[in-house]
Amino acid sequence: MMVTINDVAKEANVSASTVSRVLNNTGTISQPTTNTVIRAVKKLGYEPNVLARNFRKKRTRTILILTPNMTNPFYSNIISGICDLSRDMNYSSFVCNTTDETQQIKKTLDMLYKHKADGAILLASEKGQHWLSEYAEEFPIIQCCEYDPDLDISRVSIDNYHAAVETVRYLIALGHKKIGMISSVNKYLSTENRLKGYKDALREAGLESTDRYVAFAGKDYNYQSGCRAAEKLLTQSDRPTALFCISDVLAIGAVNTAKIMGMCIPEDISIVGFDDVEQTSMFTPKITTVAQPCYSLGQKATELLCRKLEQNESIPLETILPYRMIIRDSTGPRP
Amino acid sequence: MMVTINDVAKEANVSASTVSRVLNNTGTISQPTTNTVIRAVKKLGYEPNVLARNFRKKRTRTILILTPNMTNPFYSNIISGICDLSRDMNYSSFVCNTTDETQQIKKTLDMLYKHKADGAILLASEKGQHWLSEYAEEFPIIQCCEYDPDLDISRVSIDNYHAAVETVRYLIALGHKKIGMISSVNKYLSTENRLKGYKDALREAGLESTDRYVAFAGKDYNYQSGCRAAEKLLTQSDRPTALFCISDVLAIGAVNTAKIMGMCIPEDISIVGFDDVEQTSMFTPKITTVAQPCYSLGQKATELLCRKLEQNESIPLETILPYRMIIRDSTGPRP
DNA sequence: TAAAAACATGCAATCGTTTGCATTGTTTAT
DNA sequence: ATAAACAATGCAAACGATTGCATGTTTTTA
Repeated sequence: MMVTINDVAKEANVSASTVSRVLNNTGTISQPTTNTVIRAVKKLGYEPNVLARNFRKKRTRTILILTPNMTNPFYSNIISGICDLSRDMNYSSFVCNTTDETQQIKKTLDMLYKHKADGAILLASEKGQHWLSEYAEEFPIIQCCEYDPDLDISRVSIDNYHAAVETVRYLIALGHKKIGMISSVNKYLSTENRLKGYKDALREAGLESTDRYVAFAGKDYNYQSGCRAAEKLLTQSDRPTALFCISDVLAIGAVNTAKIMGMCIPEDISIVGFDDVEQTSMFTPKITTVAQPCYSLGQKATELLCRKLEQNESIPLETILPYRMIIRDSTGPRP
Repeated sequence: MMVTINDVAKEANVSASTVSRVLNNTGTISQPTTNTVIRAVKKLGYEPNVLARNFRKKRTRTILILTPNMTNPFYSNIISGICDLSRDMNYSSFVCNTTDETQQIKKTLDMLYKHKADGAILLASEKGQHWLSEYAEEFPIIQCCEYDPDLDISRVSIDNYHAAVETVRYLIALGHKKIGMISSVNKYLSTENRLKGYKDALREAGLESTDRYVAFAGKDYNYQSGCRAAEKLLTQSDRPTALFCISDVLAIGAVNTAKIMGMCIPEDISIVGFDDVEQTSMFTPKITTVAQPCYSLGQKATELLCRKLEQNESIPLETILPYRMIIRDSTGPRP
């Protein structure tokens, strides 16, 4: 029923080892023999048994994708990039929701030890997870988007600091002087860097940076907590005329809250998001935002991981992809 | 380095077969021996080598998930259900974007033949794909949400026909007489059934059902084509006062288009979506919609597939899960 | 032209589990 | 009391591919 390497060997009048060498391009096989083998393979429609091969080579050709929540469009776009490229590279990819819980993450990564996967891509490592190194020492791991800068684990990301600086400079150029920010209570490096960029850009322009203008949403950037944060900022008598939000969903929350409070956007207040998920352009007004190249980030991470897996090539510690400001309708000159 | 079954056997003073039998609950092993073996397993921290086991058993414990596009939140919610449950059942799941292209689907399903996966869940089989049966005869396959009723392949879905009927009845109860529909040009059964339900509900109420009130968006339900379809319907002099859209994204497009045309929702026009993706409640007005239990649909499909895989149990051809109408702010009495 | 190097191939072990068959006691049924 | 059935275990052969080592042949080198 199933054609094995021995059937091919018999058909081609050579040994199984020869067939194996032809198929794997290992060892030295003469051209005539190679041809004979290839002909036999074609004739019998032979496909190497992946299970046997994996077993022998102790490799699964599977990569793990750890995400807090694949339902979040930001992550699903990255995952899409990973899945598509890994498929092309003949790898399977296994998506795991971890809800950012250490227990879940460890349990998932333990699949590496159990020979269920060869490597992993982490979409959102929080800072301070020193124990990650233990896995990274034994297995190839890539951090995508979020990473701990203190760990010696490869990462691919954008320059969050400068993205924030550029965004705030843009708001300043529009004449805004009272610029607020909606951040989050999570432990992601991007969050930290965007906050730093925001403050530095203000300082650079000689503007005060006050805690009254910074609010923190929940760690999962959810819509409701964006609304609450916006409310907190906008109910102040001396309220900001512009808001920089660290995610689009938060920005949408802020826009809705501002609307409910009777403001017009962008006439009364400018609001900027981050990520450029699809919703931003389905929303009215269309949200000005900083686009992350999600799909490419996923692809790049995959490419690096595969290179590491295939040739144990040493890969760069840090890969930075370009972000892009997209100016839409939610920002305008200072009222 | 790696602890094998032989190490355990030695430690427990039994043969490898005995250890294997204890671990797999096969054959007849006495209680004392079982205990000794279990103790040895614990002591050595033995974990069976998945690769060897898969090889021997000719199984991968991997399931394929075929989706047109995992970036679509409707699908990503289903996939989430599949991934989570399959992980709990000790299966890996492999998500593949197929963009609904036959070539891609076949190529992906061929992984079954190549022993890269044991079974598959299809999230969106179009009607008329008879060749699916060839795969289904050899491997367990479940159709989730969309399915071809003529094929003898298990499916889990909601009752789209009655969901549509109920929705249109609701609009009629609000007093609407001119009710339009935004459908799509795809070949999904759900699309067909929702259209049928729409027409039947109108007829039942003695209302005319005219082609002028039905517009077709692109096959991927994308926002832009929703806008265009809405425009087509609403520029008629005798335009509908209510719109039933077969997806939330289309409904959002319709709402935006209506707004641009100067209408108020729901005062001037009522609009209903379908699926209940997260965006519906982030949008103003919040969209009235029919909720599909996406996560549960994914879980159910997984449960059935696993049952089939594990015990070759015969599973029901059809499983229907309940939908739920969610009335929000985009619908109101006839103007 | 002899020795060394390179090439081409086959043999057989190996990867770690599972499982059919054989073996040895121990019950049970007649 | 004896055959038949069963329980508990071990032996060794798979599963299908890869690979170190051995062997024979050709080519290169000095």
